[in-house]
Amino acid sequence: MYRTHTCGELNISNVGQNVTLAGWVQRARKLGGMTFIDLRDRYGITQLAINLENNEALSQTAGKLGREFVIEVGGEVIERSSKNMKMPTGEIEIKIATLKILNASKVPPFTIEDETDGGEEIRMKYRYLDLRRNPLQENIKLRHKLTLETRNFLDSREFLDIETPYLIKSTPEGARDFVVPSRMNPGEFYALPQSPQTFKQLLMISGYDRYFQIVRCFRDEDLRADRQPEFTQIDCEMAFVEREDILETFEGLAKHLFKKLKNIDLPEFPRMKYVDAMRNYGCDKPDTRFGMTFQYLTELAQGHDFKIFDEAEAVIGIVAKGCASYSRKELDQLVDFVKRPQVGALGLVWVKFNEDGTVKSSVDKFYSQDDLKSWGAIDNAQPGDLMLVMSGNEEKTQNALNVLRLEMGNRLGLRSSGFAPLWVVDFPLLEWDEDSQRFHAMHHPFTSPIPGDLEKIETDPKNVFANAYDMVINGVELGGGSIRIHDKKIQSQMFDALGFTKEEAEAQFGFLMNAFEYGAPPHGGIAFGLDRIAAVISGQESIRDFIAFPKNNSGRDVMIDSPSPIAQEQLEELTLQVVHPEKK
RNA sequence: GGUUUGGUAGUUCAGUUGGUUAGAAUACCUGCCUGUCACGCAGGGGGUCGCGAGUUCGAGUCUCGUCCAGACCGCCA
Repeated sequence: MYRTHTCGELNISNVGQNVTLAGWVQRARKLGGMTFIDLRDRYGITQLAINLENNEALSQTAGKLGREFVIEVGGEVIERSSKNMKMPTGEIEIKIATLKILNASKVPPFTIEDETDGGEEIRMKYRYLDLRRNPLQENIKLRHKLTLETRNFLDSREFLDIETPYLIKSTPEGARDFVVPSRMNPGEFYALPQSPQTFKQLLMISGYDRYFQIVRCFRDEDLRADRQPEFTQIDCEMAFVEREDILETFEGLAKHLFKKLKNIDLPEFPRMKYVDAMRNYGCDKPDTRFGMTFQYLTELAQGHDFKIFDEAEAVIGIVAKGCASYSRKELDQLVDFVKRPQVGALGLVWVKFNEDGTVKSSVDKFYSQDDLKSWGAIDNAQPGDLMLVMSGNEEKTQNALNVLRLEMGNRLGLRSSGFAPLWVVDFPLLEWDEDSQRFHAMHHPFTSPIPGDLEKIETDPKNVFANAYDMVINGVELGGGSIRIHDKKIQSQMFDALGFTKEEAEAQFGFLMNAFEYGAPPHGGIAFGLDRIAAVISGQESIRDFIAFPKNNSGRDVMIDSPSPIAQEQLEELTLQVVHPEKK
């Protein structure tokens, strides 16, 4: 037996016991005749005290110890003469009688401490060392609790955990597929699932009326801080339900998770229509922890010979509380911020509502004090506030102003704490894609229109709304879903609208359409990004810190160095030829 | 595919107008130290300045190319 206790559990009540501990050397403080060692495992840190006097062997072994050595020690738990109340085990230490080095360690490339000295790159390369650090261990533990409590909650609601295949069929809809060649079927390929969408619908048809799966999904698209090529979904589907049933159930799941993991009682989730989200926040996943909603100034601003506004489709402003004190330099910074190619705005008009009641703006030439005050009045701007106004094409202006609103939220510290959940509902069913000159399903092609909108699918497709919903917390889309189509005729109509020929629809989704003919119940579902829930619940931005072995920005695992070329024999076996081999 | 920031000691970074032997902190090594807990003190070792070309009497510094990494846009039903 390597240990009788862990490094986190001993305290003053254990004084006098003889114990054996094992773990990693966090730090050795050698004081001459005395050596202190912080011994670490995932449960905590316990101090070891070694008296080097009159014990040649112990003294020799202790001298060899370096950071991250794995050791086994035996000795008595004693009360410290000088206690450290900053640590849970700080009242005791182990008076070492035996010390065994189980394995030595090279000096790690960065310090294994909460505040490590290592940068991203080196820590990714030595991920197994980074994972020893407490902040990462806390994240991994939180993720464990998250999946455990998800299972508990869904199990209590009669959901069945059912696995679906990873080797499935590629379809042109949606994200790019990861593709797997089939040796036994030369020239043919599986695709890894972007989600188990069609399988869970088939399970509904099979009568498993409440399904869930905590499942890996794959999308071959570029990465972001909150996007990995393989990520984990909490994938759910229910039969004999309407939208309300699903929202109620999964609002319950979210509340359950926040309560169990953070002891936070989330409020009732407000519902916001997609069109209102776009109109008021310029975004379909608004961070509603703060206001600063869009104010439409188009009518007020036009007709004053200011050409830019006069020619604009929309003139929209936001009011930043207490920012009238911004210097010229700070305002110029904001102008530069929105002019960056990523935002793409042509300019930014500012209006300062000064403390003395006067108004100063970048468009004073065109507008009187009263004009400008009437702008601010729409959002009850007070002396001391700053209004930021952008104009142009309505959609583009909304997008740009959304970025600016979030930036101002950051600057004013309005986005650093708290949780503001909501449901965004009634998304458009279809969106026009300029590149391919056809409609795309905004959610996916199995989403049903809201009742009554079906008729418009041929006459007015842009104004058909979907029976779809997203759960948004703090401006992060944590999950989304819809009531599905369960009628073959409607599904065919949908594929028509998306520009599929009958043959294409049959080839790609014939199995689902056929299944619809054998008693498909009404059904709907939702899928959550588990990695994102973990990040949001911890108040962090990047999901990488909640995945044990994530990929970097270019989809590489720098630790195992993948992807990598494969042997010529493997290629031949798969009847594959690499046309443009990498330089490596 | 694009925009942008960066790459200098094991690590995190500084490095002025192009100019002597490229620095700091930390980590590491050695010695001293019996109550430390970011121990302390003294000393020491450690550099292909990402790579390649160019400009120059002279390049960490300027130019071009290239590789790598981060953030973002496109993309992500």
